[in-house]
Amino acid sequence: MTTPAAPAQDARERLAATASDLFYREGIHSVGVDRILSEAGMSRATMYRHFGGKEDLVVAYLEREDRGIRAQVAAAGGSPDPLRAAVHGIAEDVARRHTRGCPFINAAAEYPDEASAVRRLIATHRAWFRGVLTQAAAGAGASDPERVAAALVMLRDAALVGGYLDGAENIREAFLDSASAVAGVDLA
Amino acid sequence: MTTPAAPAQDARERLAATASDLFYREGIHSVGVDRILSEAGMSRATMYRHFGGKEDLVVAYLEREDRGIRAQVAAAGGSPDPLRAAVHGIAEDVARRHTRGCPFINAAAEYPDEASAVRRLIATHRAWFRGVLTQAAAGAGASDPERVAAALVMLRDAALVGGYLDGAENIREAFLDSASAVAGVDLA
DNA sequence: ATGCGACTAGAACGATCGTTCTCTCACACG
DNA sequence: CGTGTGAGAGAACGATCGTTCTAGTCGCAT
Repeated sequence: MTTPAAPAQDARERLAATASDLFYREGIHSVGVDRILSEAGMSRATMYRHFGGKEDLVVAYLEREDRGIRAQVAAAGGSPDPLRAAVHGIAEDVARRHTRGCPFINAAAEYPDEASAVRRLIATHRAWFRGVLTQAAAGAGASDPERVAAALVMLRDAALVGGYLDGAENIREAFLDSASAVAGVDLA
Repeated sequence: MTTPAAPAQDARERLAATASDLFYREGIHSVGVDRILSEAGMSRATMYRHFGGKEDLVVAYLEREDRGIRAQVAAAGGSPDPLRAAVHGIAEDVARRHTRGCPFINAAAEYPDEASAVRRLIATHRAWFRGVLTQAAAGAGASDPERVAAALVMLRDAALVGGYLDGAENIREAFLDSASAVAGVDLA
């Protein structure tokens, strides 16, 4: 049941999905290429035809995460109260999807060189996210949207880290409280 | 100049210091034993006489960080306004010492198994720190010290992560603002 | 003087790392 | 029908991983 009917694009997608899952759950340097290949049921040669090397798999992993979050943001974008939607979306994400922390923060812990492709991708992602929150805060009528956005970026980082290390159920209330405090409105 | 006059305790200390520096700056799995040994100017046999293996070096690294933070907290403990002292101590720490993020958060990113010695040490450290902040908040007359402490733990995580990824100078104000907001007093 | 403990230097272990290679086979397109 | 091209398994590359071991050296105590 290797589904030989899906020849080209499928292998790449399956590989990226498997690598992403392993990188997130176990860390990047801890996961070897052999592990990814056997888990994806794939041969070495096939992988090196689609990706230049492990580094490219790491980039693909973070790009997938980036796309996922952008899609999530876009889906919540039409909400009548975007700030509340964003905060609850983060809380939900911490509790259900990202229970092992933030993929970008975790990756940055393993990539000290800020000129590396990984770190540049992380910086881009964070800048984009900050911008989105700034717009959401402005749309909600905040007097200083940049300040509110900066605080919310901090709180999202904290919620993901805290959810991982202290348990999502112990973090949810503190996150919603703090977000409400810095936004000046009750977001719970 | 290998200072042959300091025979026993010195080697262990020097080894732990070198390993700690490397683990923090470059990550744990990225740093090999050979690297630590050559940087400490030490032989393999000597290391394995003092430590059971690399894992023990990692534990020693986090124990050193734990001791350092406890000392820092103890030094600020006599302050007339412990909450303010704690918050400014964190801001200073982010800007000067821990510019590569939180050693515990970074280590946790590389250690997914919560039953491991590393993760247990991290959990202990975090529980202790939360307790310290709870007492500080109670001493400052907070109506709900646990809630304030939970929020400040989150904000410290966020400040360390944000200081690393976004730059300490871009985080300081947001951190002090948010801490003031959740504490209900101006802490800047 | 002698032996012991702590250091250094370095070879060597098996394992795993990321990467490259050869060879075979199936399927599609001309 | 012949011929790519892409995917398959797997051997093998050199490098590095963490660890163990042997040999030799130095200082200091008995």
